[in-house]
Amino acid sequence: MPTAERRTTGRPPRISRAEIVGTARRIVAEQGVGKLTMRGLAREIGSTPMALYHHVRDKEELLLLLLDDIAASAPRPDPLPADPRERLVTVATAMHDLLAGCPWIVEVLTADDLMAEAALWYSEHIVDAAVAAGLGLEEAVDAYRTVWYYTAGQIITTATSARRRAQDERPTYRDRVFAGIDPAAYPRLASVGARWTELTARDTYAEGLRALVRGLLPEG
Amino acid sequence: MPTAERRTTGRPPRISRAEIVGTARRIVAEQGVGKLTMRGLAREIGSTPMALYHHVRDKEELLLLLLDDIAASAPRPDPLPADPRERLVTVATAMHDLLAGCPWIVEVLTADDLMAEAALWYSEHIVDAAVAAGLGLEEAVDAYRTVWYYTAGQIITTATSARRRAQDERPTYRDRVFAGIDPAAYPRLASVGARWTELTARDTYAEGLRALVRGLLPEG
DNA sequence: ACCTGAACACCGTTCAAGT
DNA sequence: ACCTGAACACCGTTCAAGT
Repeated sequence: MPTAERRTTGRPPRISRAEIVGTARRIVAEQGVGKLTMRGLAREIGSTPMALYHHVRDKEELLLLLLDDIAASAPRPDPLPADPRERLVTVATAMHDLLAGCPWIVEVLTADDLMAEAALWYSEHIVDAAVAAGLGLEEAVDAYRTVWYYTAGQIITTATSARRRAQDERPTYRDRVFAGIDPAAYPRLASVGARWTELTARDTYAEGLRALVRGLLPEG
Repeated sequence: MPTAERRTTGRPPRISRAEIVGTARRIVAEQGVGKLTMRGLAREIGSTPMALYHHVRDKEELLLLLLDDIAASAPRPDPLPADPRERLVTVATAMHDLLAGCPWIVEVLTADDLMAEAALWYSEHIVDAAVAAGLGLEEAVDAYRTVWYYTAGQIITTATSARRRAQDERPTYRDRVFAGIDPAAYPRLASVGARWTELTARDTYAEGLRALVRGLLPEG
């Protein structure tokens, strides 16, 4: 790895990978991923867009480095509960909390199942808890994926909802649709009516997770 | 609604909302949402970008119209199973299949919980099945959301994975991370090893959904 | 080895004007 | 009422050159 070696020739670097990642992290925290552009980042650092490409392959690699940085600095529950079901719930909740603070990670990196090095901790302990609860290794991997899907979907849905609620004054498309529901065609939705928005604004991650664990792991 | 009225004055329209949505749908089907641009769409129709803005407020509204169009033309399982659990599984699977064909919908519209008019059918029947299985109305809405999170997460994760597998030759970041796992730190993941990629490539939506239903709905 | 300026090939959207 | 051309304010990335 060249960045770890001591360079003996050539021009001394003016900016570093660490500085790039650190500044990117600050921008994302302050203004959201949408505002993270190579041009803006370079401006912030006091350099040019092209200088960045000398330290980072492309924007995607930068986001991956960012994920690793964030996951590495996130607090991890310790000690973990001895009971496997409780352990799974605790670790999944920690993963959820980490992601809730930076939902863009899910949008950007779903393909890698949160597989940055620093994020392996979560996968390891969820798979381990599933095995401890009596599942085979392959079943445990499937259980992990199910928990991941649920978590990713929750993060992405509530993040987008919150963003819209915050910036948009006009009623959402959903509100308009709900206002015009035909009770004959959709009786259940009509009976929920205006309460839908209020009901779906609550955070029910924990309850859903427990239901998932009940269905996924054999009875203790 | 102005589009339904018969116009008696002014210049006759050369392009229509229906033509815009239809062409957009074809572009998305053939080349993916990433290739759907207002400029490209106008070119395809043989018009100018600005003509589109006369029929559609902005790109987001266009995507919403597209979702409605697609949901309206999707096949719906009929008749539905009488057993509530089976009914929930059947409807959720139909929703999943619809989305699997156009994963961009999830990425774009998660905030509205698939709340286009034509998509209400799925919500209605999932909530109804949950009530029929013994849940209260509010609990049933929560159950619907849990199923939605799981479904959205599955679609988004596998869609992105598939896209990368298709276009990218070099090993994924995940593969590189897995190759360097420390068995002392992460014994479970190390013992899964190279099988991870193979295991996570399988479609386990159905199994996960059944586990979710087991945990969500009271025993029959 | 590291950084720069200029350019390429794009975006969504607004403005002012034409028919 | 509907459409147009030109422009604004951006993107990520490549290329060729400078130090």
